[in-house]
Amino acid sequence: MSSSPEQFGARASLTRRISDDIRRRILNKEWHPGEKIHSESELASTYKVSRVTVRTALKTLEYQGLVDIRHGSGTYVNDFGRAIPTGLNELRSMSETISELGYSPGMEYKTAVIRPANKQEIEKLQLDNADSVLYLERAVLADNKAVAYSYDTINIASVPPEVVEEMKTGSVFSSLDSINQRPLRALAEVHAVIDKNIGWGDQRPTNDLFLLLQQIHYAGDGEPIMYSRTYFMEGRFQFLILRTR
Amino acid sequence: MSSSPEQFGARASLTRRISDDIRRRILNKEWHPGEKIHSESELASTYKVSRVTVRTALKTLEYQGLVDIRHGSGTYVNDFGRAIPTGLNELRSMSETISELGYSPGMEYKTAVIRPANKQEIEKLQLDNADSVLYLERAVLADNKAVAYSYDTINIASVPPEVVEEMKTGSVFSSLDSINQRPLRALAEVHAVIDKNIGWGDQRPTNDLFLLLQQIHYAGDGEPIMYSRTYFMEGRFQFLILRTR
DNA sequence: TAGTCAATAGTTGTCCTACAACTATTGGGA
DNA sequence: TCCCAATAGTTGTAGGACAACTATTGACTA
Repeated sequence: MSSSPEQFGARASLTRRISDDIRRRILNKEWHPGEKIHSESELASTYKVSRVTVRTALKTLEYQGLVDIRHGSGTYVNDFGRAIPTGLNELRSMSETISELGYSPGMEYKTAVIRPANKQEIEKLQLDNADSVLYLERAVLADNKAVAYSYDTINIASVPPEVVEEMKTGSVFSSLDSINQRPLRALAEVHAVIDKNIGWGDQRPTNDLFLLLQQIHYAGDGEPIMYSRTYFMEGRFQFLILRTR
Repeated sequence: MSSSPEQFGARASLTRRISDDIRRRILNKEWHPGEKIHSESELASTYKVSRVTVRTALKTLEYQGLVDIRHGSGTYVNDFGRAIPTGLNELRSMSETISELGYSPGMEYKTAVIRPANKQEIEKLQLDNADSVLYLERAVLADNKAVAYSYDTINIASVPPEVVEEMKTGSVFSSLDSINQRPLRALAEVHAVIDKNIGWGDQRPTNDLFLLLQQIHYAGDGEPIMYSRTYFMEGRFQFLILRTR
């Protein structure tokens, strides 16, 4: 079951695997919006797990907005269609997000250097004074068209040199993943900006208007591992947030 | 326990009440960031509920990013400090959000009319052709300073006339709450815009730059009940998104 | 015939007990 | 001093039971 983005090399928790699978079935339209899905007991017996596990999995999906659990009645598929899986609440790499949207992702590297951290980076990443960081400037491509410019700073204090090299050309997320440092949470700040100094190339918008997503990524142990500013060109990318409760 | 925003008139579920209370204790710094909170069994016995209930409550807090549950080890308070409760993921009215940020909220009404829905509103709110809606244009104030301009359209098909009148001057959210139609989910789209026609008064930004939050609010039964566009003046409001998993 | 409402079956919410899986600490031995 | 097995504490999953709630059914009433 599932070729979905799994935790890391091997096995996620049972609950996680089941929630991933039910999610997949919903997105595959096995049940349509508004429809009632199988009962918890039914799911428990088909997956051969306890009802507790199914419940926890469903709670996850409820929190993600995919389903609505109604006491005494059942669990119903929500009505947001394809909007959810492209939402900003779920932490994925830009490439992952773009490919889920149906485009072919790409990155164009402008800068990839190891250099001492500057003041802002020291603060955001809680670094010691003279630590070195990996600094990247890239254009984010969807179907070979630039949709955003990304300026990323990665804390490489506990990253082996060969993995750092890998990050200079490949996916930062999967490199971090390979050393069990995948970001599990990010705190993002959103701004509208007009800035003549952002971006490059002939696809850059002439009105200098961008939507800035400024993020700090945290690893499982709570350590900040990446500080990134992504400048989206207005209109080339749909920015969705699911708000709940 | 809790004077926190409760469901509606009466009682929420046991799990909800307990998650609200633990949340309150965390925000009150009963445990500090990084610290381990009481074990599930311990919490269960102090609240006099089963461990299952406590677990479910803690899971909620984990989804919200407040705590980190580690298998075999314990549950730890996360490090995001005051950022979380002001996040965009949680659905509250602007007034609620502003007052949680420590400012005194306010609204300045420019328009409050009942009129036929236009094409866009019919689409967004899934209305019938000739339905009437309540349309509001308001400035959102924090400490008497305008931070955003809000253009809201409310589906009043199933709202009693006296409640509609109430909405023309008071909080839309609490009016909807009083008739058990509080929005439980919203799908928000974010844009950076430059627009000379947005806003009014002498506090309006001279560069015409706004961060637009365009939302559709859904009631518990999945019906869209409000379509709102809120134009934030860049720099006057911090826009936070918590991304997880 | 239409409407009311009690009975009922189905579903989620909570409880209890037990054990598996994992983590962090401790202390003995090399 | 280092290694590592034992151990106590904690979260994850299991299974069975009942409470609380919802939606439907069907008998009864007007």
